[in-house]
Amino acid sequence: MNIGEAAKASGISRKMIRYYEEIALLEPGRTANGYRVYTPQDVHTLRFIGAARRLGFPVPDVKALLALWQDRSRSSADVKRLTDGHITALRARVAEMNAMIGTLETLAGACDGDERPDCPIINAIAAHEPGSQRG
Amino acid sequence: MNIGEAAKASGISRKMIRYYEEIALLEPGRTANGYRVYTPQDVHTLRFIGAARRLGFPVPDVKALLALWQDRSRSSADVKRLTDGHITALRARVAEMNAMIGTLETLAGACDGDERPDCPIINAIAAHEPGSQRG
DNA sequence: CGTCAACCTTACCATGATGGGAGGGTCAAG
DNA sequence: CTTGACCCTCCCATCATGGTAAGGTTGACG
Repeated sequence: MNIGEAAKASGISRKMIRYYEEIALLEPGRTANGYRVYTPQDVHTLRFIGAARRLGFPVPDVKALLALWQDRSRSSADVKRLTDGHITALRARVAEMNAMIGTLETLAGACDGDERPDCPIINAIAAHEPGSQRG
Repeated sequence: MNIGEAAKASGISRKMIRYYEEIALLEPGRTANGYRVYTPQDVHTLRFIGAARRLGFPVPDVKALLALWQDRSRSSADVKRLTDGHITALRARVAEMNAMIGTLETLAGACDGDERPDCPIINAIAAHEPGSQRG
């Protein structure tokens, strides 16, 4: 099938399918006129990529996952290690954002939100407090 | 003072100071030879920008915050509205990531992580389960 | 005054993942 | 032979940040 059909079948945009090829996540065949041709197995690979991306794996991780998926002699330990690393990274980002949310909520809670200029939010930022309030 | 000194005084890199100028967050003066010159007030602005960025405000929001900060007739309601919008965006991203983490933890918990190839994580991704129903 | 280091300038490239568009080739149907 | 829906490659933009290259300025030291 052509790229358009593969895009519909996999839920991955034509643009991204070409990008994944560029970074060697898959290598579709070509017809004589240069058109990419995709097998059902290619579509399966594309769907695998989509699923991994929806779980937040960065593309290099997806590449590793793909290699593991296609390696019948893989160790589940390798998959788990990759996953645990990703979970750790995700938790770190969530923690960062939760810290921001906490500070922001406190500040917003103290702000009257009326027509007057006095604002603890602006004041805190101007005092350079956020980000150094822990220390 | 020159850009290097302003960078040290504000904690913002030279690169980013030039970038913030490019997107019109501040406009330093110039000496006859073309060197940028920064006043203590400019450094204050730079520190304000850094503080807002550390709270996760995207640069366009920082620009708005800066305008509000410099507007003595501002309404604190405007500041609060901006902040609330940012909190909402942050919470949405955290919720997304927490959903990923939840799925990932369940999968990783079911994976033996040994030398055998059987792996619920790979299986789930290959089944296109995560993130959406099967298709 | 010459030289060298440490500044400064602009301009371009790269990131990660994605989308948009231009300009041009191909194919199937009418 | 035309039309429209495909396909191709290449370039540009995002967002915030860092890097590098090539060149100008300054200040200190000899």
